[in-house]
Amino acid sequence: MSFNNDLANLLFPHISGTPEELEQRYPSRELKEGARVTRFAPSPTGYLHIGGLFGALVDVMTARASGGKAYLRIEDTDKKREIDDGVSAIIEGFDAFDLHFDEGVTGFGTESGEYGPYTQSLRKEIYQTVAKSLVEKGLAYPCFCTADELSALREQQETDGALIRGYFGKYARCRDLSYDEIKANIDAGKPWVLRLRSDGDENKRIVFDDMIRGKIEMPENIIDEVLLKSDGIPTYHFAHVCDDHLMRTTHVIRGEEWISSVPKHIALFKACGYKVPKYAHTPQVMKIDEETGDKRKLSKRKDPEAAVGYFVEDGYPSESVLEYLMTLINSNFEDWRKANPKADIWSFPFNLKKMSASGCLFDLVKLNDISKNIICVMSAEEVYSLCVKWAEKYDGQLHALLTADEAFSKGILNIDREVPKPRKDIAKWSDIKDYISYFFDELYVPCFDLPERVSHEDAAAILRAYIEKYDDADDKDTWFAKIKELCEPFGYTPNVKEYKKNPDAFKGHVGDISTVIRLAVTGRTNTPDLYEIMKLMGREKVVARMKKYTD
RNA sequence: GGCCCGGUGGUCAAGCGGCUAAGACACCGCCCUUUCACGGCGGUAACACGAGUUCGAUUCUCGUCCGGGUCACCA
Repeated sequence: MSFNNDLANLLFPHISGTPEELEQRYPSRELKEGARVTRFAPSPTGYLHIGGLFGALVDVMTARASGGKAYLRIEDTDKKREIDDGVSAIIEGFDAFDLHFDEGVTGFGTESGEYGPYTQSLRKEIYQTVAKSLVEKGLAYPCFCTADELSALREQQETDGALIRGYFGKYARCRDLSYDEIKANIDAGKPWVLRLRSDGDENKRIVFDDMIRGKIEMPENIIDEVLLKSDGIPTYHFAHVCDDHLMRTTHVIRGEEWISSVPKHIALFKACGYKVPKYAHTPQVMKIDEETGDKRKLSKRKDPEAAVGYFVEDGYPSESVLEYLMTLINSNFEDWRKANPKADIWSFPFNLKKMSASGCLFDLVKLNDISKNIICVMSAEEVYSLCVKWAEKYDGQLHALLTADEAFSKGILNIDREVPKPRKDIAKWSDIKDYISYFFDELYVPCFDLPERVSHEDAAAILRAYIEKYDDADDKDTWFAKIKELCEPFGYTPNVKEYKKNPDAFKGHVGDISTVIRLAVTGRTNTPDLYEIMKLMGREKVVARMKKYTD
């Protein structure tokens, strides 16, 4: 008994707090029955990953749908991998998608909430308080093994053919050091880590219920896992247990790469006397590798679209990305959206159990489709302001074009918009430059690829005749009537049905005539309503463009 | 290698012992249409494989194969 206490004081002379005090400082949350508390806990090692957004969405959705709380915790216990503005990168990533947590870290050095600090490097004393109590209970001990000794041990296990690898049993050389040996090591200034004194039995199995995968059964943990590194900072495992208990997390939602350490975590929760939270291990977001054709995890290094910034740079509206992610996250989201086209995404009745357990491919084509659907119901005003905001940062030329004549730009964006069946040409703001380019002489590119049924001579003649007739004051019916009048003199028919019935009797139909005009005016065969386009451009520009073809 | 997770059309996916195996995206065709779109209608296309349990397996069990994860003083 006194061995444990003496050891605890030797190891943690400066720690005077107790776990009981921590319990009082971080009391149970007063939330309604069934409310779930979740957390997103990234390491500040780089930009926000699309998988991170995915996970955070699950966290926030889970909390919202249950009337609970989702918080953001920064896991900065590895200073080697940390980058300087890591926290800002994460916060900015979430801001770009309007994803907000109820509490936790809100920026570099700022946070809100009653369960902080929410940055692990600021919680050293908390971890050590718990650690000390573990030593007092004989459940943890210092280990003085060096990195070399540890790798020698690994090699030994390799040659032994040991089925279980790690620091345990007979391999755990520091497990039963005497007080005097430990004291001598410490006095000698030898670095040490704190290890769990595992009481696990390799022949026993533990079962836990994963919210997404159901029952998972695994061998009990027997490894004397490192709790505190030699700098006194906890490992992920120990920090997870202390933090999620003290922050009163009810549901630990994290990537599936953590499944295999659950036995370790359960052992730790029990050692600390804490209730084990519910676990939900999410599937990974994958992609098809262009070189091998195989499905693989999206990689931060190899895939630009792994970074959340890729989507903001490309100009996807934030809700498009969120909406797409939701289709991956919850199988019935699309049905819900169909039934509730205007509902706020956060009112979706999210259910963890409806989540697929298998990894999914990120499908840009589908994202585009969803995004087009979202943008096509926006007002011209909205599209304009969102696009201008985007262009200001990412496309100076587009920005200049758009803002030079605001009314003109909005007019362009309003064609075939705010109507019952709007066009779906735009998936992202970066599409807009091309979409509007022909309105501007500096971007307009003439195209002389005439429709198959129209010869160059005919095209020139048609346009010459049309220039004579064209009056920009015409209403749409008159405008179209004039195009139809052009048909017969040139051997075309104004009636498409007639043409289809008897294609040999005509050179073509009114569609061909329209195409010639469209091509001359815009340089392309695919545009929104031509009447509106010509009206916006004005007679002068329209005629000038057509004249390029009449020579 | 040990342990673990996953495997329904090209993609995302419903399904939870009995169905002609939903739906969405993509693709193809038709219709609508002055073009392109939009929209409508229709089509191609799937339960990895092998045993078992069962009257009956996509659904349950086992094995095989394939993909993934994990075995650090990284998270």
